[in-house]
Amino acid sequence: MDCTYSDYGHSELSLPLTDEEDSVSFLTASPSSSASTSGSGEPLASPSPSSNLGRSDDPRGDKKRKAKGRSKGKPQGGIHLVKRSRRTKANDRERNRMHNLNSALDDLRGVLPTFPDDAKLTKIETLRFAHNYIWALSETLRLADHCVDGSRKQVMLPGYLKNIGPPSPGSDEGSWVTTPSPSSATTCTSSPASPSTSEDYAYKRPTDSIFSFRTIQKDFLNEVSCFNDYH
DNA sequence: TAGGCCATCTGGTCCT
DNA sequence: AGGACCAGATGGCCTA
Repeated sequence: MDCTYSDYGHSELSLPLTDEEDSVSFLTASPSSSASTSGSGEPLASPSPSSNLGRSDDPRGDKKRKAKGRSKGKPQGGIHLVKRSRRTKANDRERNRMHNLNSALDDLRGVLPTFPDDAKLTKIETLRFAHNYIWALSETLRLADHCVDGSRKQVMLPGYLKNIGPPSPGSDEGSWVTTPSPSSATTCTSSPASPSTSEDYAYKRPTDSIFSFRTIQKDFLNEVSCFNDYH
């Protein structure tokens, strides 16, 4: 609209800061980030109470974030305090919304089987991994269904499916790369994120592990087999 | 240093 | 009218 704030990342900041802007969090920075500003010397305000910058749970280290708004190049002018206040509140809501989204992503990371020393999954990795993981579990159940005499009520779920958690390091020798063909998956093939080639089944960290659910599937089938032998 | 990932700001759009 | 959602823009941090 007509109220565009200058690009905080540039020195062309011409908008006089109001008291509100001085104290409210549309500019944010951690206390130690002042030495790493862009050099524009723009004023930095403290994060709002809802802000979560410099979180200690950031595995990439205590990244010092300094929020930088964008400019659409619209003409700058005086900003009405009402609009300024509205914008600030909207920013807080948006920040909170994104924090909730990230929290949900963290919850999702928590139920995905990864090695403890693995680097934290990125957002896109988390989503793709979860997608593949669900597919693998579904496939495991489907195969188990075929192996148990059609009698599902007798199937005893193994512990790793009752309580999903990271497998012990070194216990997994398989690879998603060799998982069954996509044609056996009935629900994931239409999604853009669905694996479309055998290689897409692999969850690969850039530098380290490939985690496989083949072992889980194999163990599961072994248990089913033992169960049938026993009875 | 380039590229990836991320947090934040921002304006537009849709919904209640 | 105000909030939720979205996508674009921007710049910081980190790694190869």
